[in-house]
Amino acid sequence: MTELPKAYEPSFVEEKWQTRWMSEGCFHANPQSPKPAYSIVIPPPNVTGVLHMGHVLNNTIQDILARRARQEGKEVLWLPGTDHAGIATQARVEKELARENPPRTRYDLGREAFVARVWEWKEKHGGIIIKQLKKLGCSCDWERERFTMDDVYAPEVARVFTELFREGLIYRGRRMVNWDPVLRTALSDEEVIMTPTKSKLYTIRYKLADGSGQLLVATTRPETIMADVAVAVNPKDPRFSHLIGRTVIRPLCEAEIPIIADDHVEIDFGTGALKITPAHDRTDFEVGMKNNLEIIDILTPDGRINCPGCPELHGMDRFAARDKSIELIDAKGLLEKVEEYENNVGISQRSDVPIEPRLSMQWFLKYPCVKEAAEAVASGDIVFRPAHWAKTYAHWLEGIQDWCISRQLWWGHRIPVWYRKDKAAELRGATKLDEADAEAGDIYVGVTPPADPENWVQDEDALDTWFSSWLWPFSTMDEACRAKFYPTSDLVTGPDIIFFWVARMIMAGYRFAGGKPFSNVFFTSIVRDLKGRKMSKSLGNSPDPLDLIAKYGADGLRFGLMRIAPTGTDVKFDEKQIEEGKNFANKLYNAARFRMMQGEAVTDPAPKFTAVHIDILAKLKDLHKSVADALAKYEFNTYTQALYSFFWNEYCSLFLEAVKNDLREGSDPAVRNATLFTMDTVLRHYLALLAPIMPHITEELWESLGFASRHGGTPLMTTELPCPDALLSGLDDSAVSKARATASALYDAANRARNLKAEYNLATNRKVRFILKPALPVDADLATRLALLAGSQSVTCDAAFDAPKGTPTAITPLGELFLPLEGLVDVEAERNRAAKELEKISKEIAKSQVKLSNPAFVDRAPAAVVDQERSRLNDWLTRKTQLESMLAALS
RNA sequence: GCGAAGUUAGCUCAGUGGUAGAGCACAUCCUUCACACGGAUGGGGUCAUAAGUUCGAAUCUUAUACUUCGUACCA
Repeated sequence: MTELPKAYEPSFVEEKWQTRWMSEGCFHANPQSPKPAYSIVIPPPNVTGVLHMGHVLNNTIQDILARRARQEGKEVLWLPGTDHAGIATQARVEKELARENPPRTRYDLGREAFVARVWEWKEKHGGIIIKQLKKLGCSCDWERERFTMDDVYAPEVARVFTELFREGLIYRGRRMVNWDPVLRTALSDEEVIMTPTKSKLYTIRYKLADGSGQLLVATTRPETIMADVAVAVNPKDPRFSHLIGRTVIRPLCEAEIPIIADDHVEIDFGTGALKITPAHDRTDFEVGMKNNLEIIDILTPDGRINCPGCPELHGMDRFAARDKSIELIDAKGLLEKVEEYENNVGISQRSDVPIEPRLSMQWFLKYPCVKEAAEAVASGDIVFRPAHWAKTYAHWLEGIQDWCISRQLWWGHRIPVWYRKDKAAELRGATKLDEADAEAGDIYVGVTPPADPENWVQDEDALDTWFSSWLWPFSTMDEACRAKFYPTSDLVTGPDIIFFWVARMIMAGYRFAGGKPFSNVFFTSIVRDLKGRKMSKSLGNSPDPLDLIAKYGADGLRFGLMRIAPTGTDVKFDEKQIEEGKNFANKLYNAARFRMMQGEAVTDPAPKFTAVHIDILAKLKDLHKSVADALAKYEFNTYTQALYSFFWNEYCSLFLEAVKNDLREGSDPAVRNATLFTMDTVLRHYLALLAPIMPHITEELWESLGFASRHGGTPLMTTELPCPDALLSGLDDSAVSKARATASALYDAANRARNLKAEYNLATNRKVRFILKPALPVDADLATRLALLAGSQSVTCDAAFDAPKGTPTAITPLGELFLPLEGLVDVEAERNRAAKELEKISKEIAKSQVKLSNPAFVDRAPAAVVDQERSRLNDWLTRKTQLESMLAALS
């Protein structure tokens, strides 16, 4: 036993327990269980993903909740899985193809072969993140792992599409969408990030067609001039009212275009005249529709100019064309001026390039159950934590727009719509398709292909990935599971996907699963680096959690991260904090090792509990409560901090130091028994309280301390939480508080004794003798413990002690403590020291006296506060007298 | 523009009206038989700024500054 290594080595232990938990089915949820249900669905990570700090934070929290729920006697389902992540996964495989020799594109392979290739890639590399989650110790029911495109899940997506289509909520239409020219697909509004960008504002002269003058127009996008179909001015703008209805010459790809009036134009901005380009700008499109203007599209799907009428620009990339078009205009003498300008540009979240507003045929969804979703959060039926996210959520729902759900991708759920072969071309070009066309027999919408597939062609597009993930809380469950575990209890996720995922799941829950998908949503902090930047691969500021696990252990990583994870704000990641987690694991291991060295506890003779024993058991009971409170409020850092300070400060630094003598040879066997018994009790309860956050080491120590065998050999993770009520059951409250007061006085006195030693520059290991003039009854046991804690040879109680002149003294709750130091005290230095302290203390006394002589304070402040102030003043006055007599003796 | 969150020790963060806290870092001391991934002691904060409410404000109110996030947009 004593040959256990001095330092805790996590890697072996962690792997051992992960294997054992799984082989014993500890994570498996039983829908038939009579126990109350607790359930959580994992936010499915991208199947292409690798674990990052955000995942660690997120999943550690979920694991704490799940493990604690098991200890509380609940049947727990933590349902894992991965997301097919359409764009990310497709891009990954396309990149692989591009690296081949010769390089290939998906078009070279064709749709079927390409999709097969992605599946192949997924089988080979897709499981990485799942393996990583297992290394972190996540107690998911791995037998129920789902994938958003597996055989069970995919038909659900098609079924939901079909149902919403029949209901008229899904339609195909020609609309302005966000177009990503690199990925060549439409994106939803949520996938576009408006980014302030430095650009240039060009002012260009548009000549009046009749040659009578010119109109100045300001634009940031001169490359789209060829698609201008009008110039608009505000109808209330007196500068231009005479021009309305006349025409100007479009400066590139010259043609006559009208000057129109539209109140969308701001009089004060730019020149007050706005070029109207309906094909390439959202608001221009609306102005165009209102005024029945033509739509001229001069961009290709990959963002190049498509305008044979302007050969200098035709075929050119959109950004190159911007510069070139200005050159052309300048050459024509039509460039008035160029200004530096900062505007907001929509950037694709996926490919990081500016998106193009583009008119195209896409599938849209009018969201179902918006009202129910808004109401659920507003009424508190679904609770958001931190609460302020409810406002963001409500705001989004108020301004909600139809969701563009089609993507021009191959990897994903293909849209379950088929067109009649003989009318396919016509149908695809139609500006609107809905349930009426299905009824007419022109299109077929269903979960399975039509019975006569040779007569139909399927829609080419795939669905937005989120259109499958929004079904995650229920489509992952079979009927039995749903009956037991839906709605789920908690959802733990990042606030960055509140719209993408959380809001949509709530709507889907009401529409398809008969009610809310979860009762609580906990939004985690976003993990940033020390400079406050988001962690990302490109910045290289994102540590690999597996490296951290190798260095500090999964338990250390979990504990360290939870200790700094605040609620409601971002967390700045500092590896030092993770090191703390590891150090803590080591401390725990050594405290357990210390216990193991002492051998079995015996109950004969009956244990003799002293104040320090009762004190630590009472603190343990308090810890039960603070842990329960913190978890009930989802305050994970409070939870972690309470566990940390109890163990390190209260148990190790105070209690263990105070009882060490009890374990040495020649000690009273009854006291020794009390100490061993107390250590066992504390460790047994404490390991259980700590287990949710540090599951591996607690499980290991639970076994090696022999607690497992006492519980029928079951692992800690499936053992119910020990009941705090059993602690101190034989004692009444007043006996407990008396013991606590004594222990607290002892620890306080020990501190002051150590202070004295340090003040007189006595080395820590120097054995000194203290003399105590007791103010309370101090028995031999207490005096011995004080001596031990103070690092001294002895503390002698002597009520009649007459201190020699200048003896260093401290006032403690147990009485006056003297440190006789014959020949060691420098009288001069001692006088200076005392004078300095006297000065300091006099200031405090003056302050306190002013406060206490203020009638407003004495009358209005609570009595306890006033009493406290008075007793503080008394202590100072006593010390003052002492110092004064010391000074008198020294001079 | 609008909205939200934040600003406390060198660093990372606690602290919701009653003597400013923890861990790390720093300084000095200690390898004493659980732990040097440890122990002991110490230095270090006008709690962003300003005004107000109060006997008393890090805490409540208002304004300002800065940081981060969300959202809306004017070419």
